[in-house]
Amino acid sequence: MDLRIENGTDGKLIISNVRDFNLDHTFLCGQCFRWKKIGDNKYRGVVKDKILYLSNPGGDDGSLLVENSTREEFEEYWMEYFDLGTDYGKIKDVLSQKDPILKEAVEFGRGIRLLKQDFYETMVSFIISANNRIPMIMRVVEKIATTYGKPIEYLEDRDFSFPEAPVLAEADINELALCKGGFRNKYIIGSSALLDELNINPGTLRLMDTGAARELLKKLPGIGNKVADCILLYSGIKRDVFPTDVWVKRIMEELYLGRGASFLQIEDFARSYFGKYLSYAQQYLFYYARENRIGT
DNA sequence: CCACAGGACGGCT
DNA sequence: AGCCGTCCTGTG
Repeated sequence: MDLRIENGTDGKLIISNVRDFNLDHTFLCGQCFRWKKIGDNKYRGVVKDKILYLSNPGGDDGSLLVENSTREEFEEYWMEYFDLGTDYGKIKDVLSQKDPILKEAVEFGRGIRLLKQDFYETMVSFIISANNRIPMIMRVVEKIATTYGKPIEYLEDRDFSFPEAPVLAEADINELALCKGGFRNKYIIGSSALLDELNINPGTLRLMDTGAARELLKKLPGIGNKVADCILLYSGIKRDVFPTDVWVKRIMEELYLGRGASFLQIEDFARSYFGKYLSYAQQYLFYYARENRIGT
């Protein structure tokens, strides 16, 4: 993708030649919790210490308008965050050729991009996701940020960054409970406290093979197979995982394996059938199954 | 009031 | 190894 980055007259950046980027599908497909729609093809997100505004008035292919980033920062950080170096056209082609329903799922979720998000925020978010629904996860993450994060601002807009691990590691469990994480509060505190001790960070995880990285994350309380895979995938550390929640299980049973398939069977099948695009297939299937309530 | 949704964990076999 | 009750919160 030959992206061109220019400064617009109104202080926004204009990124041209962007392909396969649908803001709705990317931000609503369940991978992130702090992006909100503020207009047609327009979103506001809180990432690290910034409030970023993104729009693509022309749709999935065309120009991206970015507010509150310099050109240098876009090249250094946001290119990677939005995975703009990956050719999703190729991925969609390969997966579409596998079978007709996958083709339909890929078409349904066209323009999804797998974001490479902050590791710690992703870890906490997906600990919260256990036995929980997306609107609730968003509410709890938001509440944790307003309670424990630092104030950030852009013009008249104000918000809060997500706190760093030592802050939540030291949090009082009764105070954290006000953020409505329920039985997961002790996991948030416990996992935050163990990161240093077990030397768990994106650098160490990236160097390990995927299976070992997953097992290491599972040493943290509140993290099982599914949450570990989500953390590895959505923080951009691994792309050969297949997070299997109820929706993915349902659609895999419906499409390929029949009722009663075990999680291990699903993972084995997915690895051999989807090959190198395993994680992308998971995202298209999850979004398709959930939005269409497949299997319910 | 009750039923239900949604993964990790621990106790059981 | 696999099965299953329990954990919290919000919604219908």
